[in-house]
Amino acid sequence: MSLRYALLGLLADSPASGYDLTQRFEKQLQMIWPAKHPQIYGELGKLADAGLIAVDSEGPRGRKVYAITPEGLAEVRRWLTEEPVDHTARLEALLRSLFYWLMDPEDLGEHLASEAAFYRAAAAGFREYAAAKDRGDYGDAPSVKSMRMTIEAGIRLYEALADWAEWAQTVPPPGPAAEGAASEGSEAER
Amino acid sequence: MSLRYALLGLLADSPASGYDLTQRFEKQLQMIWPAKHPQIYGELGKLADAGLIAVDSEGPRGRKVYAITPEGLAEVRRWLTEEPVDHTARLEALLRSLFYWLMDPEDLGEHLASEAAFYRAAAAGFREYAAAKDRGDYGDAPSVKSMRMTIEAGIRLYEALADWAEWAQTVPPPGPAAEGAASEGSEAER
DNA sequence: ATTCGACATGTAGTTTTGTACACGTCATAG
DNA sequence: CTATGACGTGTACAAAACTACATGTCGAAT
Repeated sequence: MSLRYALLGLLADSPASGYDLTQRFEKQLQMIWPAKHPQIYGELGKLADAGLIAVDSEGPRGRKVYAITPEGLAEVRRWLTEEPVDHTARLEALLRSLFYWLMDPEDLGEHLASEAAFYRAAAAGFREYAAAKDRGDYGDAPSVKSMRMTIEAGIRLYEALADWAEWAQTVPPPGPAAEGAASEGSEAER
Repeated sequence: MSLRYALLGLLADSPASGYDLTQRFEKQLQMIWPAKHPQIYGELGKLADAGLIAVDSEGPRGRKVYAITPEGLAEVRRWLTEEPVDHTARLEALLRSLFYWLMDPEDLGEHLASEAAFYRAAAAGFREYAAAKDRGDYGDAPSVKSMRMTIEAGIRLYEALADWAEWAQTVPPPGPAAEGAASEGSEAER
């Protein structure tokens, strides 16, 4: 359901085509809310049917630029203030960490190092983006300020994860060598 | 696809029924990988058909306790070492933050305060859990040590988010009152 | 005795998300 | 002039995930 509001929110800033929006999802949003073009085009159609957005102009290759309607703007605002935040996250990386005990300590060490590097690099990317915004490269429209906040969250989140992955590497592996598997002589070995 | 491995990983630790697993997802995993019972029962069926798990024993109310097979154990391990980590996250809270500029500054202040409180409380919950583990309340099996690492990630993640929400409250709202809406005189107002 | 709540598993139907396929346009570099 | 790559929109199909419904058992308290 959130894609609907994501689209509405983006269109509240400025009109855009399905293609434009797809680019934004790929380049800027994939870290917090991934979406592929078939879903985007589909949702734009529904939004238009519902009168929350409307075709603003048509361009060259069948390009259709959508603009938000007053009803659509009211609807995003309603969402922002009235709908409770869904706090469920889906983090495969953390799910995996539950099962680290099944890994060979050496493999785990490598894994954690590459995870740390990944998160650190992601944080650096966000940081750069933030610096550009702070330099004023993108102007100082309200929507730019909001994005700066989102980026700040990204920086903090990925730094936290990087710190965690580094900390995890310092946790000593099981002392008596890398023993077998699921709880010694378990049901799996029958 | 990850649910499959989540189940396999949990069963690698100890045999369990669909009901048991559902409880674990509700109580411990909903923050990092939510799953409801229909999905779990369905996946258990497929896993059993594939020979990765097997019914270990049957209990009172049609209860079926599954245990992982050697093939299943090999499969989780393969996943852990060979499959690349999917780093995409889906965080509605951050998606919303992109659109904060559409909110009334007062509503936003309230929102951020409640977000901060939520994250702080979540972090505290994880911290408590971690303390219990460190006290040895859950023994010191390898799987418990892994879970301790996951919890550590939870603590760091939610503290980071709480810090962010507090920081965001200090960012000054647009100076010249709370003006209109989408970029002055925008397309939406036509 | 009976009722209530936890235990326990499943199906049906829908929504959401993703992959693959399919088609056509415009600009530009060779 | 023609091939390539970015532009641009869409459909078909499959997989994943959620809601609601359906059914029945067992233990404990009233």
